Amino acid sequence: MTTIGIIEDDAVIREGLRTYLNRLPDYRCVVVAGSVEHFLEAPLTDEPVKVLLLDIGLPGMSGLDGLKLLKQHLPHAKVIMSTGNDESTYIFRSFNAGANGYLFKKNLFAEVRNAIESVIDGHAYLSPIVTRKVLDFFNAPPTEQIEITARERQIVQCLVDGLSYKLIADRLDISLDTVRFHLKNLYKKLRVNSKSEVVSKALKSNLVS
Amino acid sequence: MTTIGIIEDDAVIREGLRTYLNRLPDYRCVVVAGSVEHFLEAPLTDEPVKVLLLDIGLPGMSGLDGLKLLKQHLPHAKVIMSTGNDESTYIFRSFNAGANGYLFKKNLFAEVRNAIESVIDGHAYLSPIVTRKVLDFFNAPPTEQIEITARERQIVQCLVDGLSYKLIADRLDISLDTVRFHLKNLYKKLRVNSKSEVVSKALKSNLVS
DNA sequence: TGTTCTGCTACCCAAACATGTAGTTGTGCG
DNA sequence: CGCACAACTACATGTTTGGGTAGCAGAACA
Repeated sequence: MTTIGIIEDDAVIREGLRTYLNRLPDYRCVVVAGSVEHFLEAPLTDEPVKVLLLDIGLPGMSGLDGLKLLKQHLPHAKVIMSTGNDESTYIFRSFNAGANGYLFKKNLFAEVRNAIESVIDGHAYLSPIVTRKVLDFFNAPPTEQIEITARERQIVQCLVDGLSYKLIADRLDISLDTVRFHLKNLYKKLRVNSKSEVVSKALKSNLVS
Repeated sequence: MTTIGIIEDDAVIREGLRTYLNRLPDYRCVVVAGSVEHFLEAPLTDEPVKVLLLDIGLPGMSGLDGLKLLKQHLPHAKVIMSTGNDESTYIFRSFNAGANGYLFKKNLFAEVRNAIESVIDGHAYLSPIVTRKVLDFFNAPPTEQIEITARERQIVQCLVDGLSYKLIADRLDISLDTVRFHLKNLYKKLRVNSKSEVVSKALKSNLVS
């Protein structure tokens, strides 16, 4: 028996999901709430929630903020986020907070069963649109082509690691002035004029990790 | 008609794929090669390849290196990478290079059709294990919780934007000393001691964008 | 009503940095 | 060979920064 929890403020969707899932064999919705707060107040059932469907746009505490809290109460539950919004920021923050899946409401009923089965199996489930976003995240930078030499890349990496000129000189076993020299060149190439800007630009452009 | 290209050095898998796909209605393998080099030498067909199945572990040029090259020759083709290896580094580098999907060989025949249909529809397709890796990537950093005030976040954003103390003071309309004051607090919270490290840490921790 | 916290201002000093100019190697290329 | 170029060294100057200490005002909270 797969026990489901639902937190969703839209009553139509909430009850629709409950009805739909309860009709499936081996599925039971054991806790259904309109907000994170209500969910946490709900009396504990004998059956712990195995899969939690969590809306992001909720009254009171957002699903995103609630996720970490809920994870503490239900450490073994898999959590599938749902939202009508496709803003990447929500997606990545959900992953960061430990979500196991991500669905869009427009595909909710079509995909929810697959999603539940995936996360129960220990996999993750992402709506195709989300997968697209994730790939875009990696692929995204229509990066202004910046050509830097291997040596310069080393220098940049040192900066990103937070080293001072002196420490860079030590690590790369070159003189302080040489470090300065490379930095000067980097500043020209990146069209910046401070260490911090190099770090910022390098990280944003995936020049280094 | 969905035209397929296959680059795969293992003859058994290669021919198995070709046979399997050619038997499906509306699918035709128009170019099949054992390496990137051979693929590029193959005579052009009337039908451009719409979907390319690209092995990563190839003799000669690796699929990873070949991907960018192939994208130039087949700018409109969708590329699905396949590998027996689940090293995350390959996965993310594939995405970076513009792959549209990622399959494991152990699931190749079970998933290849779904994968092709997904990428044709403009979606992405990831093997469940890959999705897991991707989520882990975001979730991984058991992120040391860093609490900074709204004001401090503004300061950090300014640093990331490459401003000097003086310019930060101007932008936020506070005194130079106040900027210094906030920076000192940030250094303590982030346990660093330079502007660059703040920028680096902030970007890596998604404190700001 | 007093404590605590955030945000703010101020001053000082040594270290680190930004920027210029000027020159020496060693490698690869036509 | 001679040139270009990456990598490197050196010196000089003024600016920015990191780190310390010290104090004030308003909001929040008990």
